[in-house]
Amino acid sequence: MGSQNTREKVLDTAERLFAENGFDSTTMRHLVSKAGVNLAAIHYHFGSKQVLLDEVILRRQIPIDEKRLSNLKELENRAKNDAIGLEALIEALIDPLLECSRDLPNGRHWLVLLMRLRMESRELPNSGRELHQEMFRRYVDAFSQELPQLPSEELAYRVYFLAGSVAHALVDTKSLPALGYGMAKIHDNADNLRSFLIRFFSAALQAPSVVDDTG
Amino acid sequence: MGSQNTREKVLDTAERLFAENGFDSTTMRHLVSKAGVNLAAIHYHFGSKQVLLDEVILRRQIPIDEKRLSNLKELENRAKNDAIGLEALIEALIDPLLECSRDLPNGRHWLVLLMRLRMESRELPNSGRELHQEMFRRYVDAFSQELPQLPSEELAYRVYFLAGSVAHALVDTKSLPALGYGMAKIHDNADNLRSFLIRFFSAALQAPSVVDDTG
DNA sequence: GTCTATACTGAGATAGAC
DNA sequence: GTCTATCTCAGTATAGAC
Repeated sequence: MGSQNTREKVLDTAERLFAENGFDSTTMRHLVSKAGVNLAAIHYHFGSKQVLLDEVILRRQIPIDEKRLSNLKELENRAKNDAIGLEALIEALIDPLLECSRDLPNGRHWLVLLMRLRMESRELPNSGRELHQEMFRRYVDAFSQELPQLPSEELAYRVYFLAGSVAHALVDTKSLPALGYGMAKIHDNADNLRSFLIRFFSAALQAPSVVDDTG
Repeated sequence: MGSQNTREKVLDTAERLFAENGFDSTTMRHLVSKAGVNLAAIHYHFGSKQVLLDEVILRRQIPIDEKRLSNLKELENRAKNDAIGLEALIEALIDPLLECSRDLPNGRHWLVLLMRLRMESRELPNSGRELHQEMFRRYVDAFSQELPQLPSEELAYRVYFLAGSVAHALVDTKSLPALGYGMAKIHDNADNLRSFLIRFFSAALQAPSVVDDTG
């Protein structure tokens, strides 16, 4: 009973500190002092700092990928044999990410941490990889129903690029003010940002292929 | 004469170490040992670790923004009163970034460092801000000649989003293999990637506005 | 099974001798 | 300067209390 509590406290605190100060710069001792738990309790629950990081990542990555999959299945069930529509597919893919970013403060910490790790080219935990690949493959298949003229390799790259760009923009906070341009109306309003992303990428996905005429 | 040499050695080494290990995790002592210079020499040339970071960033950011500006001016001179064209504008904006990323290993180190700092929401040096804003404003103006139907606030956000997404994709190396999809043909070939980005964002920029009907 | 107190080991900083 | 002894602090490990 105390176990669940300690585990969660450690995960929440690690999520925040890893995001704020980075993985390497966060010491286990600082972590336990903030979480109010014993140093050895972390080792008992997670075994190592690396495993703790993996669990912090997976705790939200798995539900996000599962939500993306269930969103897609719901669209497929509703559409029967009709087309799902590009915009609905984009929504299904990015909404879990947008919700995570709005889930303050912890969801946002997680996203910041994820993007920091990505820019550091760190390996993400293997345990989430199979689900992530499955999710991705299904979306590429669904998108290719809407855009049959695109080679699947290029379509896959477009879907990857879309998801990565959204995550990047959600975490990037300093570039916009530095540009000295009023853009808050779009970026800081969740509904506007969502609408923007859907329209922007709906148009982008329909761009003519580049692989066709080079391969 | 040794002065210039030491300065450049320190900047090159800092660029690499900051990118590989992060700014906080890179100790001045590690830096001087790798650069083969004296600890006091860094203090003499830069004054502080923070100023050193600023100079590492500015050393490439300023030439990149200047190149973007000169690219744009060349396009404007050639076009006279004709339209420049969306694709040409996108090329002018992103080519300096693509070239930087291909300038191995140091240009790539710089880009990795820049994106790490961005995900950490760190302030970038003020000295480059004016040029950066000027460059951005001119591009927004040029794009708005091609897309007069878009409100300038939203157009600005699209241009910001474009540049950020490109930089993100250039630095992100682990996500693609993790997806287990063959996408190397696009991502790993500089010409294909460039063509992809130009077409993808040319279509995206032409998407219908989202601000019009919400404001 | 959960958690605490404490110890171990190695990398890196520090500081004094020369 | 540079060498070397020492110190600090990191992640990790173990023994035993509840």
